[in-house]
Amino acid sequence: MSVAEDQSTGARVVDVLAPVAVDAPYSYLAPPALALAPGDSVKIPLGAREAYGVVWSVAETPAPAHANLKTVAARLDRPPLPQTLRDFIDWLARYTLTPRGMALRLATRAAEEAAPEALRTLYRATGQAPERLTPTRARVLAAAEGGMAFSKKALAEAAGCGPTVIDALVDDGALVAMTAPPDPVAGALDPAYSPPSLEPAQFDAAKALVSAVRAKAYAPFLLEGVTGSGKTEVYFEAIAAALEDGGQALVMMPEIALTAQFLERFAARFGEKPAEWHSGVSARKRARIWRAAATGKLSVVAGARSALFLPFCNLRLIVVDEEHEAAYKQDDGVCYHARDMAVVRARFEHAAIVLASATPSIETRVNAESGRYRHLRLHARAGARPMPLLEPIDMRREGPSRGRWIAPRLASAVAETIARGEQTLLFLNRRGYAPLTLCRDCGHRFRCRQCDAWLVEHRFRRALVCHHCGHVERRPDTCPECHATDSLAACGPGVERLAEEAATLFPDARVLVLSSDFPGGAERLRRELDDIAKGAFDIVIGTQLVAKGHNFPQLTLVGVVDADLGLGSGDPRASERTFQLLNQVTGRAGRGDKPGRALIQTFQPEHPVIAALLSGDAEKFYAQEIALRRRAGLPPYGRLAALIVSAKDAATAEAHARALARAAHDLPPAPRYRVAAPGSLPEAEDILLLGPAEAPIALIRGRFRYRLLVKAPRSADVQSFLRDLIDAAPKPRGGVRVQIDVDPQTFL
DNA sequence: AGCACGCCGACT
DNA sequence: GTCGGCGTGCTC
Repeated sequence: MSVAEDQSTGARVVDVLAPVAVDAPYSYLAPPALALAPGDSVKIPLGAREAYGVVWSVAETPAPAHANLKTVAARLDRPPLPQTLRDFIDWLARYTLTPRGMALRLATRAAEEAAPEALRTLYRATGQAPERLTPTRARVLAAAEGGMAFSKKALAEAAGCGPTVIDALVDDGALVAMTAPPDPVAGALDPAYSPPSLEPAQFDAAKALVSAVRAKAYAPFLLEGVTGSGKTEVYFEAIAAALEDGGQALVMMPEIALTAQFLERFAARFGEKPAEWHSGVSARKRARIWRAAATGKLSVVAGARSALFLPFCNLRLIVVDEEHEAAYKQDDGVCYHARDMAVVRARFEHAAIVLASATPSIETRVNAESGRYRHLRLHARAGARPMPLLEPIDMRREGPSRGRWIAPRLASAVAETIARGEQTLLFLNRRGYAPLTLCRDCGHRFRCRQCDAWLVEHRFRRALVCHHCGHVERRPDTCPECHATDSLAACGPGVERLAEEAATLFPDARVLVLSSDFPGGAERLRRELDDIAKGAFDIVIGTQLVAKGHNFPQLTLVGVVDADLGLGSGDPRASERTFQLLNQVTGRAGRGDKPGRALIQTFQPEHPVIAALLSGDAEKFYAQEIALRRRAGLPPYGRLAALIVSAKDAATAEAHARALARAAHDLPPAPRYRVAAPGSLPEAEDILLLGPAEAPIALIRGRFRYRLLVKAPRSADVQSFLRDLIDAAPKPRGGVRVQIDVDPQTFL
């Protein structure tokens, strides 16, 4: 074929990535008139349907005429996906062993529905009198007085009439319709609206962040400050710096923490609220935010982890608030840790990133100590508010009588607190009435049929509930094994049972129980939290739900009912989680400049985690935990990942999990891999695959999932091992899915 | 035979 | 992710 023929068609080959489960962009022909560039959104034929897609690359040379390719159907009116975001998507897909299309989907879900923004029609008075002037028409014209333009809805509401009256007045020439740009999706933010007065420590930290934002380069920070030390004001200054430069900022928070309180504080500082991004925001609104982020009409987004995939065109700062929170981990669909991916995104964007926490994760602390992150610290509470006083209650020596869980010393502290008109929080991280029910006659223990965990009694609902998979059954009156009556005994406490005990001990106190299965949903929960803040309750009994978010000004006493809970779970992060949680909970005690008090019930006050907590010395905890991790080769000194095998029934999932474990055994070169004994996480230089037998099974979204833990000294080993393993194992059948849960922070 | 359902592989 | 193809098994 001749060059002339080539040029006569002029079509280019473009590679388009579709947001579906494929890894490679597909090649299409594109007519030159479309003038496609990388990042453009297009409609493409894909199989039998039309699909959304994003141009990943455009060939330099014209397409050969014989190219057997389909043609791009249309170019969509969307702002382009920035190069930095496309690079980030490629990187994330590779890191999480996810098809690239699925990674793209995270960034384009909102865009697929983002039709071009319709212009609004506004109505303005012409000054011309209508032919007929009825009282209703007069009210409309009075409302439109002064030449301002109003929407049809606003005018009709102001005049107390229907929209047809407006139309009639337009026909009569008294009103004129005009088009106007759509409402901005968020208000304009003013960095100088209300600058705070910072304490010296805050000022120094803010100064470091501000100069990093100004430098327009990748700059990661750990902002570590005890509860109440004013971290938020500090990172607000960094946001202000981004705004002054006309740049954008993203504030990420764990889903539950995205509260009205934060939005109001933000508005008090910058004059308007930021754009909100989380699962509760409507598709329409999300589409508008997506577009506004890409065109620069939006400067700050506060959102949950999925906000990380917005197409910011000038991102200068990312803040990850409460960076240690496990809610940043996404473990269905594409598995990723949003905190870590935020660091990667910041690197691609040449932006500053601030990881903020009172109790940072071990990984982040290690990165700060090694100099990868700059470590900014706020040691004291702002306004010289004192830290709470922590006291242990040794349950071996001064525990309560059998069948009770509140020790005498805690009980008298509660009584004193009530007498002073102040509030107590009793913290127990266990929902329901009792974690185990057994038959006193035959010893039968109620277990979940689906996953073997103990069934938790929920007395209020008269049910036995599996907290692993959600299975619910009625609590019977007789033993299903030996049919004895009145033989079933509840063992151990849950928050419901604690409430029962509190009601006995303090009959006049107003008691509220809060847990995630609280009846009435999120709306009622928010009301109850407000009521607590107003002092409507004397004793609040709660699970970890009460550890975060809300501020309770009357709260002066915290009782940790079982500090040991969770320390013996075998989870490699149990110590870290417990320390963070108890720190957070006890930190809630205190009012004004009066120190709060926290009583901690424990059977093992000498346990390193409990001892470190009691000493109030977080450094001690980090030092010992980091040393332990280093010795055991655990993250961040080694890599932990998990293969998640899921299916619609437990047996199928387990069968494939076992098949994978067998395949790991036979994998050449065999000596590199070892299937470890269940229930252990031994030290080793080799790659280990921990068999499925001990892995908890959970039912999530109707699918049973098994986890196989993989441990290796280096990140690359895990990735190559997993690739080999998936190739070597029999292909999953029967609706089995295999996903990889990649563990954090070994990528830098 | 005719259809509902579930599994599986292809999609440029 | 979404679709069509095809096998299984059930009903008119």
